[in-house]
Amino acid sequence: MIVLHMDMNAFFASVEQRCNPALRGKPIAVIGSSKRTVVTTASYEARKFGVKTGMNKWEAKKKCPSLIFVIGDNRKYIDTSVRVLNILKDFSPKVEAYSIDEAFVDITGTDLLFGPPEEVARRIKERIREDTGLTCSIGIAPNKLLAKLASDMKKPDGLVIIREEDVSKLLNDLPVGELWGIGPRLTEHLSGLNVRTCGQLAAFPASVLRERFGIIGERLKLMGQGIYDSPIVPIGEEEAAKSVGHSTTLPKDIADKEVLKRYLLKLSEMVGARSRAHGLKGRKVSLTIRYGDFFTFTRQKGLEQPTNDTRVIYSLATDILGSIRLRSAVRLVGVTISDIAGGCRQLPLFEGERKRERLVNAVDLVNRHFGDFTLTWAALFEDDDPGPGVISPAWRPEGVKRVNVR
DNA sequence: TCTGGGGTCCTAGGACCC
DNA sequence: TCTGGGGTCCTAGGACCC
Repeated sequence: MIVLHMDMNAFFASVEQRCNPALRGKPIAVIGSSKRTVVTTASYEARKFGVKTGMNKWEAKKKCPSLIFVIGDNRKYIDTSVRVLNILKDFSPKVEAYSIDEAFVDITGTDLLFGPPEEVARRIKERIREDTGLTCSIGIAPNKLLAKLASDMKKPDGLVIIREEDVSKLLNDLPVGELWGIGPRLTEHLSGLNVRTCGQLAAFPASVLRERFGIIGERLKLMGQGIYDSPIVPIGEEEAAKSVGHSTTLPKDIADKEVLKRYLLKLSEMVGARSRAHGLKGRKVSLTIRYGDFFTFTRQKGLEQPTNDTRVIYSLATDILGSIRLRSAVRLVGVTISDIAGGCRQLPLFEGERKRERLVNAVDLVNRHFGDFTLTWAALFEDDDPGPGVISPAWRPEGVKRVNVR
């Protein structure tokens, strides 16, 4: 198998710089519109100063006093993402939309049409640059793990190929935390076992890994060897979502349950509307609470019949809230439905409304893992002070209607 | 004017059953 | 006057990802 991984460079920031020439070459940070927002993407100019994703505005400005904040516009990113995916589809039918700015492409056997892998990559980069004005990094390797590693090795505008015969040499001294799926906690635990590089991981006794890390442990050793067999899931063949949720960080911490309920109503409606649009119903409703000190927990309640009815979701969410003795003011609330009825996905609402249908598909497409662009949804109810009974639609899709998904 | 939002998968521990 | 012991279902939390 030959896997190509494409990663758009500083995606949101680059889109903004392309749209507004005044921002080009400048340190910018794309943020949300809500009060307690963070940096979603920093331009390369801003990264030089140490501005990173996840920083709050205050912190970012301290790192880079000349930093320009730009409130993100998700329609632009979705539109651009769909265009990039369509380019990739010209090179292979097997394109996995991993996130809004990343995709895997199975280019096994495409050499007769497009030449060797590096030629395919070169042509893809050229097409993306022509069509969107943006650069991306591409990695090519025998599997998704290594392709992702390769695309990470040169940014921006990189092209790295990892060949089968170079794998062990490349991985030998690579820190385990560089691998996709090995985060800070696993890195720490492995370090406790004196395992710091992929080479050490590859040589470590499988039985110990299995004992210490469970099912993950079995895969770890293989990952250290560069072995990884998870398949590319082409667009349209993804499984239905297993949960649908929305959460929001409140403009300020709130202890009053009646005020919190108004947020729950909006969140419930957002969850309900989106579930209905996708034809999904869940048998469980969970409430997430985060206190001012960031202690976060969830409580859930089950249902006899799966639902996507706003009133039912809201009713359960408030029941749960009623059963909690709040120890301090709340920073974040969230509502999620899960245990989604498998196999009996209904036809979506809005059937017959072709545009709407296409839109939902388009969003689904790039939204496989949902992700960053829900900032807009949160922003929608940020601006109007939550009044009782005011239900706003989860999303108004004006402007994306012309997106053509092949 | 400190720290967003949306997902997936795995596991520990308790309830309950035979 | 201690102790079974599987199996399943459920809840909550944690690690990881973009």
